[in-house]
Amino acid sequence: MTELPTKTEDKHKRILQAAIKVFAKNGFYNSKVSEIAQEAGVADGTIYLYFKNKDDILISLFEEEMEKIIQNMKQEIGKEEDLLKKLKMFAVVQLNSKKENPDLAAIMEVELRQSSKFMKEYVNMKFIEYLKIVSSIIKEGQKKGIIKKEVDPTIVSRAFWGALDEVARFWVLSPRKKVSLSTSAELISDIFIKGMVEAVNRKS
Amino acid sequence: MTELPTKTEDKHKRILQAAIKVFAKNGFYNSKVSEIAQEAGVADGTIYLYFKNKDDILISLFEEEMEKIIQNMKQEIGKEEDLLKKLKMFAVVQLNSKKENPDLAAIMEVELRQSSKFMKEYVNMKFIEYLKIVSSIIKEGQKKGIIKKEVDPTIVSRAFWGALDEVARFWVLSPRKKVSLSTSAELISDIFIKGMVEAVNRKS
Amino acid sequence: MTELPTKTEDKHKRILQAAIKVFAKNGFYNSKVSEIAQEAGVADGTIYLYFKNKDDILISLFEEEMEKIIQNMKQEIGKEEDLLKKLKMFAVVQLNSKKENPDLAAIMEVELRQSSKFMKEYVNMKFIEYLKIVSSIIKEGQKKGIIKKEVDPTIVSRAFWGALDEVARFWVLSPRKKVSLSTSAELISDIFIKGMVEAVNRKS
Amino acid sequence: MTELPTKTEDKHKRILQAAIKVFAKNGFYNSKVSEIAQEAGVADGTIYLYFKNKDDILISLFEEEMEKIIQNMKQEIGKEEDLLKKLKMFAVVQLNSKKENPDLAAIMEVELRQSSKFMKEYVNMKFIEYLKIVSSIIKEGQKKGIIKKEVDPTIVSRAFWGALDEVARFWVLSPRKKVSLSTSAELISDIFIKGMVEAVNRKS
DNA sequence: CATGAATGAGTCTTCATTCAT
DNA sequence: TATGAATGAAGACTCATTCAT
Repeated sequence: MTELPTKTEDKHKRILQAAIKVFAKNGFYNSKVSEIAQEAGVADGTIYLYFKNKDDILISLFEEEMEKIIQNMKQEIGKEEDLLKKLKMFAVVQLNSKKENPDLAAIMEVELRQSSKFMKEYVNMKFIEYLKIVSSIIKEGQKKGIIKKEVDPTIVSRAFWGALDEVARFWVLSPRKKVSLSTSAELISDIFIKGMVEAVNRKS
Repeated sequence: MTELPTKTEDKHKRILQAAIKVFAKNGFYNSKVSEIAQEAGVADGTIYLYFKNKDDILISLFEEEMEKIIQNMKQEIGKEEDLLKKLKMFAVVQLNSKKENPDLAAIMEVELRQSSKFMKEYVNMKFIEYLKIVSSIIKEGQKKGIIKKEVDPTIVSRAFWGALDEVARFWVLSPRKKVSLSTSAELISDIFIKGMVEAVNRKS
Repeated sequence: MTELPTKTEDKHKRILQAAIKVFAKNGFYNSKVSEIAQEAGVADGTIYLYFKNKDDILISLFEEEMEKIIQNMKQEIGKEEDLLKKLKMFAVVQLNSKKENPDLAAIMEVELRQSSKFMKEYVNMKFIEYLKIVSSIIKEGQKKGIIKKEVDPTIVSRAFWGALDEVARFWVLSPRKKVSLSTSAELISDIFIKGMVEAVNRKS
Repeated sequence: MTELPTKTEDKHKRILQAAIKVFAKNGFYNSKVSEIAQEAGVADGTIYLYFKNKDDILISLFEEEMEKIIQNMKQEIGKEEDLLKKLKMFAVVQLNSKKENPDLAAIMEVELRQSSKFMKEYVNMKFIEYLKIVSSIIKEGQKKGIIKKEVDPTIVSRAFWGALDEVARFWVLSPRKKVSLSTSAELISDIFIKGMVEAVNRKS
């Protein structure tokens, strides 16, 4: 049903996959284009048929992967009806994606925060779109009277993401994973949910 | 009583201050040693009388600044008796430090997450020490029955820090600061506190 | 009677014409084979079906164009009987060719003087043939007692050509052409003619 | 009396001298910066302490050498009183400079005609200054009634220079120098002088 | 201690050329 | 023949580090 990837698409993908691996291992600045080429099984020059330059590899990587992540998240969240469960689901999916694609996660972690000119613009756009998934849940919760009005959705969506990101980072770094990722996801989302809900609701 | 800084100490400091400025502006890998030297008003070679190499500048920067940050935080927190207020204070101090020393904060943000070999070891040690300030508050809270036992202090201290760090990052990036840092600090800490406290306590 | 150009001849020509345009614009070393291909409307690889390599394009260009130029010059000169008028005609034709085919002229100007190994040999042969048109006129003039015997035909043919070439170059570069090319041609040839004729002749 | 060159001046000169040698041998585009460095006895990187980039070496070379050539020519010409002898002297000096500094001459020959953006501007300025030496002699000759008014000084100065340049080029290329440079100089200048002088003067 | 000129290893990038289709 | 994707050698340039002064 799905078309077979053409040779060209294939090579594009292969280079990007190689880049993810290499960037994750060495960081962007310590990665050599030639290493990516080798990892991808192409000649150095071939890279430049698919990407403008080294920077462009990183940018493309974000463009394409962030889009996938956002779409995937929206789909997973969509399955839930309950707003609070949506938040919990968000936490679970985000943490799991780290487990399933740790190389990509490692890159995002660092490069998202790099202040390099070129990143700032594009990445932020996509990142903001991602965060909007959370903030719109919160806003809806506020409309429905479930979540306190004093909560600033923008701030809290940032905080929620930051908390999850850091917990995931810790999990990846920890040699022995004492606490499971899903337990952590539940813990964090419970705290945020409980912290945000209307006190009145809870009395009943 | 405190000795006046010798010329040497002075130059060491000047280089470090210059490095903070330069690293914050360009990121570590796009910063040139010669630019740090110029900013510090010393010759390129002089840098190497005080630091082993470029990496060492960054490491020293962490060593010295993290220590200050930790000591400062401990002192500020110490003024508070109430455990929950301690947490709030933690948030306030962390966010304020971003405002007061944005260059240093910008560096920490990124470099803390760089996977460079040399960082991992040292930085993590200091960072863990910093996080322990939070986790020990939580542990004490649990001992006193204020905070739920199900909460894993290690995980939550990470999450708390991650949330604050991200909110601070957002604040720095936002052109017009709609929400004040202290409001954000309160918002985040309230959520975490409310989210962690024993339900029983709240009924009364 | 003349055969229509086959597809092959056509493509060969198109590539050469494209090369003239591209070399003239960028100079040989700053021209890319791919740009010539594009200009010619063929694939990069096609170039190599007609030419051994990039150098060979330039060489072929000289071979073919120089031959045309020489034949054309001989024909034009042949119309004149008077030796001195032949010289004047040479000047006119040479300068006009610059006007009519400035791209080719621009290439000749520079590449004729490039010391690249491969050029030296072939180009010089053709170039010498071209100069012989002038030197044989001079020799004949000397035989007939019109031109001074002290004049070295080889040297003067060079000088004559060099003078014309530089004047043409100036004309091309000048934004507003104050002096017409034909006036210049006359001026230069007059000087050379007057400068070379036997003084005795002029007394009568 | 003359100050000893400082180390820095020395290295600057050495690189330029090396560049003249290397450019003359291979042409600009076939010359490697590393070859210049080696020839100059410095490290590759050192080149970039004295010149912005490879282009800048060529530009500097023109700037400095053209200036010397112009000054030298003016001085030599200045020794002569007679206008026509000045022209002859110009020819002699120009041709001799080719003999004395053939490498530099070879570079000028080609690069002066290269259309590279950067050259056009600067070089032309200096080159025009050089040609003005000739054209002002001609103008003065016209004022004094020695040289025909119909002669366009700008055009003829170009032609004169072009003639000399080509003769010199021929001389350098010729394996056995049948005709001496000074003879050629005299021949060319005689032709131009005779070709430009007022006919009336010659009758007496 | 301080300097800053010099070093040269290291890398991105280009582009002529090839070759499977 | 024609294509154009792929190759990989080559070279300009940078910059951390050294060391003679």
